[in-house]
Amino acid sequence: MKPSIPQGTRDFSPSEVRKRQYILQTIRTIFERYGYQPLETPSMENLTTLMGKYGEEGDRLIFKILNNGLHEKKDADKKNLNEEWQKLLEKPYSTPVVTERALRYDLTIPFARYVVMHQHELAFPFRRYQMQPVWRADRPQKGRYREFWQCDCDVVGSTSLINEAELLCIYQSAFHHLAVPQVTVKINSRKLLAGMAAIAGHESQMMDITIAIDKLDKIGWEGVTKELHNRGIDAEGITKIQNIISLSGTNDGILEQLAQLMQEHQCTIGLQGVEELKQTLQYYETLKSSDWSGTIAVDASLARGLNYYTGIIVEVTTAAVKMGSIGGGGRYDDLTGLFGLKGLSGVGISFGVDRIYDVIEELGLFPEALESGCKAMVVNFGGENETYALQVVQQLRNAGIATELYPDAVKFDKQMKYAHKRNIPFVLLLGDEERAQQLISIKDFRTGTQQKLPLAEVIQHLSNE
RNA sequence: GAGGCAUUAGCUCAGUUGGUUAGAGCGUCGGAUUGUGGUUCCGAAGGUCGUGGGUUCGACCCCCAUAUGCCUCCCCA
Repeated sequence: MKPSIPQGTRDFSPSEVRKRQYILQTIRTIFERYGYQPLETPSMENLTTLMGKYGEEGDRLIFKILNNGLHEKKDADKKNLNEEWQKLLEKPYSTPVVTERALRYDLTIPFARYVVMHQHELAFPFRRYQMQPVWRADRPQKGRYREFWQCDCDVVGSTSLINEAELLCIYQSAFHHLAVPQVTVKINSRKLLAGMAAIAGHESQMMDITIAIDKLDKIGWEGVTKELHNRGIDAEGITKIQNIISLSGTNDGILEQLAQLMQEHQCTIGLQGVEELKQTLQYYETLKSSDWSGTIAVDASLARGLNYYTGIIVEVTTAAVKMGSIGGGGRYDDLTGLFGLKGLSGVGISFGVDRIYDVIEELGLFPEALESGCKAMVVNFGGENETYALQVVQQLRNAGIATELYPDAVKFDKQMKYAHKRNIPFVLLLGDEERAQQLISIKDFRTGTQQKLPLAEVIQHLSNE
């Protein structure tokens, strides 16, 4: 049979896994440094945990898992099975007889579920980070898969804006360590968006307005105007919205203008949004490190799709590569309320690992050392030389040097080609001559140079590389 | 969920207005070269032309269905 993998999934080859691990490890270190703790949740959740949390579109995209043990069902259930199967083909495809579990759709809802279930053993504020794959029954496109990794970092149980400011620091620090250039973290507040909707005279349509202006980058102001009109916003309202989101200047300047506008309209929630942004940026100024090159930019047009956000929202982009956002997040006031735990505010951010990978790859910024995990290969000359080589290779490993011995005493040429293809930087030769002299010939593949050294010096040489 | 394009060797792609044995480059393998890789030269292997139907004397080519990839919309990461 012809081998294949399911639609929208990918194999990750050794070098790709190395590169992704490098990204995850870099981010993990930063998370830990800010006191966040690792959490993992099951690949599958009960369907009832997930349904209704991601909107109508989301429900459709949840990967349902067929119940196992169907043969153990009662006869009454079996009779219904055909009917249930028919229903399965209809929206929203969920019938308990056929499916009662589903694959994880994101990391946020399982996190909320976890917090509610473990509320009595957790110390609040609870900070956790989570890096796991998620699944969506979406139609695959470029940069869109049915299985992909998410990398989230959230804190619940604190309303302090210090959390927001620290998360901004985590972004800046992580991208600094990954050497991603020209990073901008756009920041806005849902409260400001709510204020804007009120000023436009369409307070109840904040979501419609949000969805429309979220597309500004993509379809331009003309497209947004059309979209707003289609969503029932009148011309006067549209003008007012445009006035607000087209504000530009320094962060302080924009916030000052916004404060004035909100003041004129006596918009309490909008003013609150401005105050929160000011406070967050003030904390950030105190926390920030001088070697971070990224910037923070107040952007009144930033909207973000997810509808559970209620406060500050952020989104990360890099101007170095033409690419959508590489991270985003925000505050949600009542996420755990869905599971019966009210009044627990949280704020979190997410790293778009796949896109970050693409950015770093495109800019050629992955460290060279990731290319091969193995530092040296010992050529196999067979016979007594092989025995000697086995001893040497193990001593190198014990000294912490990743080494492999070519397992077969095949033609020299073939062994060299293998080492070259594997990107192994050093080749060690232990033949009759070297064995007699108790020396090792070490060849640097990158320069083509070769020298004969005692084992101790070889170990030192390789350790210093 | 809607519309469009594509699928030929391991990879990137030619190809025939439907007509006997389907081609190239790269890669792979073997040899020149059994202690020196990237270069060079010689040779070889490798394809039921995505899958299943249909039209036809005859289909890689035309029609239908289906799978997968990509693009636009929707939505989003």
